[in-house]
Amino acid sequence: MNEFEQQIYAAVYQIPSGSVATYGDIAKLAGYPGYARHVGKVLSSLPKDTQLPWFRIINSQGRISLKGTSLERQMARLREEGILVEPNGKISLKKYRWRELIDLN
DNA sequence: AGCCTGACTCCTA
DNA sequence: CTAGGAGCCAGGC
Repeated sequence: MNEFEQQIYAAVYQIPSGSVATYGDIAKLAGYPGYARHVGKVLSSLPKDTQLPWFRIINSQGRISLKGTSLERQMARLREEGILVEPNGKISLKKYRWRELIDLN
């Protein structure tokens, strides 16, 4: 496990329940601005039983980047936290985007 | 080196 | 709001 992954995990772990963050937010918070695509790469290789709130990560357009059953699973997890997710996977960044720690930097 | 790929992002139409 | 296209960066061939 390299330094990059460590930082990504640490950042994702901080996202509070009930809110979401974009790939770019996580990359930036982890100290690797511009590495949004790599955040997705790391998350795609997480073990199925991970404790990390990977489902709280969505793209900059406020939509879930997964498809098929994976998309269904992520929508379910988010709704369990009270987040409103439209049938097409759209989420209101305006309402749920995690800002707290990001603004502190 | 060159080309392709991807849980991305930004800008333009 | 959707569709392209360029820019992005590391990895695999």
